[in-house]
Amino acid sequence: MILEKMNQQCKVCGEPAAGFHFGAFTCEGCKSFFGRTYNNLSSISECKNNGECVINKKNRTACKACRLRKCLYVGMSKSGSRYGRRSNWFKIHCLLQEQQQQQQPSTLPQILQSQNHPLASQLSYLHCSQQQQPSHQNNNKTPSPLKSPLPSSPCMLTNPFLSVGRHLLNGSHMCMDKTAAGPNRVSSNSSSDSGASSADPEDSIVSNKDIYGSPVVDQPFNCKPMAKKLDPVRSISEPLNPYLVLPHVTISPASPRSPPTSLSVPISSSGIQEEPIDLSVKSQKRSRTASPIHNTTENVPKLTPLDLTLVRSNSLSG
Amino acid sequence: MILEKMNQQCKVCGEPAAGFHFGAFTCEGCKSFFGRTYNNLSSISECKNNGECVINKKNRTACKACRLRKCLYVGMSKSGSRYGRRSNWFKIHCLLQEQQQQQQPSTLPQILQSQNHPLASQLSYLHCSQQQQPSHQNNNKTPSPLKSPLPSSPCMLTNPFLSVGRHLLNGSHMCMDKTAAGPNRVSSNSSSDSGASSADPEDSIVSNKDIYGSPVVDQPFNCKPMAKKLDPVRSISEPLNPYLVLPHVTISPASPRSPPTSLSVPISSSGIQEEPIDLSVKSQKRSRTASPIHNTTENVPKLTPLDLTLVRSNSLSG
DNA sequence: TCAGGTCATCGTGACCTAA
DNA sequence: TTAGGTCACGATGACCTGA
Ligand SMILES: [Zn+2]
Ligand SMILES: [Zn+2]
Repeated sequence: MILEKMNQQCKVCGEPAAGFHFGAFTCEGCKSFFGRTYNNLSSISECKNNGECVINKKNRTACKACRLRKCLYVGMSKSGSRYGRRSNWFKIHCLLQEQQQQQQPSTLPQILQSQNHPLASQLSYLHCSQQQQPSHQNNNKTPSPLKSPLPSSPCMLTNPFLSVGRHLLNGSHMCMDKTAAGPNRVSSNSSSDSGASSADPEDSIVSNKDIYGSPVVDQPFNCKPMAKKLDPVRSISEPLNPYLVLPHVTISPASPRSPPTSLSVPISSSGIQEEPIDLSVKSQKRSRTASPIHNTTENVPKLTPLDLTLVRSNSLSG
Repeated sequence: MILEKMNQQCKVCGEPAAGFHFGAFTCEGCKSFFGRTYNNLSSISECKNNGECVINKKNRTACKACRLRKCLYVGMSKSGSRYGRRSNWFKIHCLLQEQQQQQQPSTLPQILQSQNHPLASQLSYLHCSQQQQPSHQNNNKTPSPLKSPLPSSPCMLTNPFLSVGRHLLNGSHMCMDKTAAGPNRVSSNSSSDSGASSADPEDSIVSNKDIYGSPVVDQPFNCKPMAKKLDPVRSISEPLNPYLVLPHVTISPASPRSPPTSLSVPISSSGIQEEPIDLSVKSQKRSRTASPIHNTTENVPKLTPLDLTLVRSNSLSG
């Protein structure tokens, strides 16, 4: 129970999460909503409340624009989606980031709040946020094995899920697909997750003040074209890979399991394909042989295979 | 060690390889794909691009037929696979071959290319050997979705793992009816709905022509250590591509998935103090199918309209 | 009628473990 | 070490429900 063995909630509406979808823990509804909406952005109408709707379980359907905005805000992205299971590292990373952000209370970057355009800013903001990343990310203080995702790619500082990839989608409608948004999820948002802080804020859809301004800033949007060529490191294995960011060393893509200490293999650029999309967290089957978490010095040689699974003993719908 | 750890890439899609699987360095995905597909060839549909898809990390899921073809092309085979480590000789050989291939650029032997049925005749040879498919497998197979297995693979020719290759080359006539092929160039973009506008060559799944021209010609190589285990005869016993020679049959419904999972915690600490992080959200979804009991124990909380579960899909096939 | 939500199914791929 | 199983997740579509 390092982190909390707690039931995950939908980051969008607060309902019990059905799983990790599109880069965030979400419920079925929000998952479907996002999946559908993304392919049909035109169906969304402007927010009537100046984009200040608070999304929760009750009113999540009240305003699509804000719901979608929050989806993006919490890190959901189709660009980063792909087949198959997400690596645990990926999820851990997402959670850690979230926690870290929570520890560092709001103080939302004003950048984010700069605009409240219903859709325009909301949807267009998916530009790569270059630097807004909270400083904590760069600090080595991070206790977790996961260090910063990757220095070389600003986008990755945020949710890696979003960082790369976009070609995966067949293009399509709006600028969304090509965005490399860095949703720096500043959570701690107004209690929308757990809510229940106040009387019953959930009834009201409009908050007193700005909720989540656009999670992303309107930055020069360099990431997209650049992404594929950022650097070999990233493309080699995976942006999330904590190892990759280790100073001086890099992990060989072919040696996923080797402990960090043994990393010294320079990344040969030989034949590495620069791919815009690489969310796969290849590599670390680590837990066994080379868990960053467990030092070799620890007793637990094996076991504790890093189980990220948690059974939600949740109610079965009544 | 070094051999294995070298920066290997998946020979199929180019992604960092997870190891040496089924006779070639492949990623997890391609490994799983091949392992699965081989046992259920009927699940593969014909290539929409006349078998000219280029497989890479991005689009590898776009066309199964071509992906499988490339798997075979790079030398993957279940017949040669086995547990345990590969001898260094074997791997070295594979690497050497590869290097040699690279040295010999695209001067593809047109021997194979010259004809519309690259390997067709070679694989058709398999038609004679009836021993195929040890697995339970249904006999009904689709009419070779794979347009043609592949031009002779470099590996197939010399890779001890696939001694079959040589024999295949001696094959005689072709049994496939469609190898000669219809120029049915399906113009419809296979996977893109709205069409990608990227110029990135990798975005496109279709190449101009000549996808895998066999890069290499035969090169004798004796793999002594392996010889005892991989005599040609044995390998031959199992056709590389049973499919191609199989009669035209309808597709049978896919085999059922894995049995319902229990809701219990998968690992829980086995004497360990710390609890693993559990992010999964197993829950109600499966409870329904997994445990019908649910209905009895509870008093129809929400009322299930009908219970056509599992019935539905069956009706579809036909 | 239709959008939102749930569920079933399948393919995929990360993770796990037997061999 | 790998082959194979497990299972989380994306895509899809049927179905249900409430507005
Ligand atoms: Zn939700
Ligand atoms: Zn691959």
